[in-house]
Order: sequence, then structure tokens, then C-alpha cells
Amino acid sequence: MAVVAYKINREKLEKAAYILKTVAHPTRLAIVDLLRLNDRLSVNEIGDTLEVEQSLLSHHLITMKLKGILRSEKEGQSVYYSLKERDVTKLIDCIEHCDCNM
Amino acid sequence: MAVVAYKINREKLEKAAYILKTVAHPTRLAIVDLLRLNDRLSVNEIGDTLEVEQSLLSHHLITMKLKGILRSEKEGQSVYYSLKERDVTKLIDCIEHCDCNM
DNA sequence: TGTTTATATGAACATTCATACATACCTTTG
DNA sequence: CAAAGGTATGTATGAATGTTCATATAAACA
Repeated sequence: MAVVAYKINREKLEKAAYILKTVAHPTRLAIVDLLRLNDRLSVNEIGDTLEVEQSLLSHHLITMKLKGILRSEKEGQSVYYSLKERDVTKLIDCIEHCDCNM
Repeated sequence: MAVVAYKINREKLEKAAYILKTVAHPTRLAIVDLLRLNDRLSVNEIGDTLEVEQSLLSHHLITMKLKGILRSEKEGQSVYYSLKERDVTKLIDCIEHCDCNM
């Protein structure tokens, strides 16, 4: 019995895995969730809400920015982050609306 | 201006990150995709289709089984794997249907 | 019973990742 | 211009991961 071949090509799989890997972390998931509900937030606002230490948060944010998930704009002393790739939130939707294992 | 707090609790975030992390790998994504289109497949069938070395594939499969994404049943010499958590495929849907960055 | 086929296991190793800490860099304000 | 607030950077360190290789187990078959 023949195997029905998979439809996604290597390149797309690698890109997807790359994005998923970036998001697959409790704090970073929380950041995405937070920025879905708030158009943009400063590092401080995020840090206060999620209770994450400044430097660690900065590292997370910059990683996510580098990987194309977030964008940032400086305004005075603050830096505001927002979602660049709105589609990432679909993952969160999945997670939120499942009673299941996820 | 008040921050709209995030809705997902720590526990759920950690669970989600855990699942996402498991899936966030090109080969493992391909396995999920493959098993979405084929109810169940033997290790050999998967290996032949995805061109992954036997031992490495076995490691991947067992990891995914341990984390609750796959199930397996032995039949003769073969072991057949199938999706345990069908909801994981929603992630794949996201990935497939986005023109976007994912 | 010996051999082949299918799969799992385990150790070793290299690589990547998460976190913490110290410090630097801007910007605003006194 | 000094101090304070907000953010980034660099480094060190330990932990987790991905891969390979060698070997083990278990079923089928000659």
C-alpha cells in the first residue's frame, strides 16, 4: 500500500521549524500573546506584566526581532515592540481554543 | 495607559511551549504532516519516504511518543506510528496555508 | 537453529540554548 | 553636566538537543 507523500517541501519545513522553535518557549509565547492584545508595548511594560528580568527579556525580544517575529521602534528612552508577523498568533489561537493536550 | 494582560496562564504556556518545542524540527514536522495524510505508518515507511536514517528516525519517533504526540502499535516485526494528538495538525494547517513568513 | 529484517537503545560528542551578571549606551531631567 | 531611567550587549556557564555509531532485541523465515 503506497504512502501518501507529504506536501510540504524541505525549505518550507525548515522555515516553519525555525519560527516554531523561536516561539516554543513559555516567556516568548507569553510575549506573543501579550502583543496580540496590545498593539505595542515598551520593554518595561512587558517586563512588569510578565515579571521577567530586564536583560533576559531584552535577549528574548531581540531574538524574536532577529527572526522576524517582532518589530521595534525607539521613542524617547523607551523601545516599543509589536508583532511583525501577525500570523504567529494563529498558533496561539490553536493553543487557547484546544481543550486538548496543547 | 494600562496593559491588557495576557490570558494564558503559566501552566498552559509551559505545556504549549513543550509541545511546540517537540514539533519545532524539520524532520518531526514532516513526520506529523506525513501521519496526517496516512493514518498509520511503519518506521520503515516513514524512513523511506522522508529519507531519514533508521536510528535517528527512531529517536525522533520515540521522543514524539513520549511527549504525547504519537502513539505506536507493534505488529509482527513492524511498529506502526500514528498521531495521538490530532490537534497538532492545526499547526501544520497554519504553516501550509500562510503565504506569509511561516 | 542460524540469518535476515525491523526497530530500539545507549553512549559519546558537538552544538545550541537559557539564564545570570556586569557593564555600556542613550535619553531625559534636575 | 551629573544622575536616573530604560534598554542593549557581551561573556560565562550549565543544561538541553541533535546526530552518529555501535550494539541489542525481537520477529520471521530458511
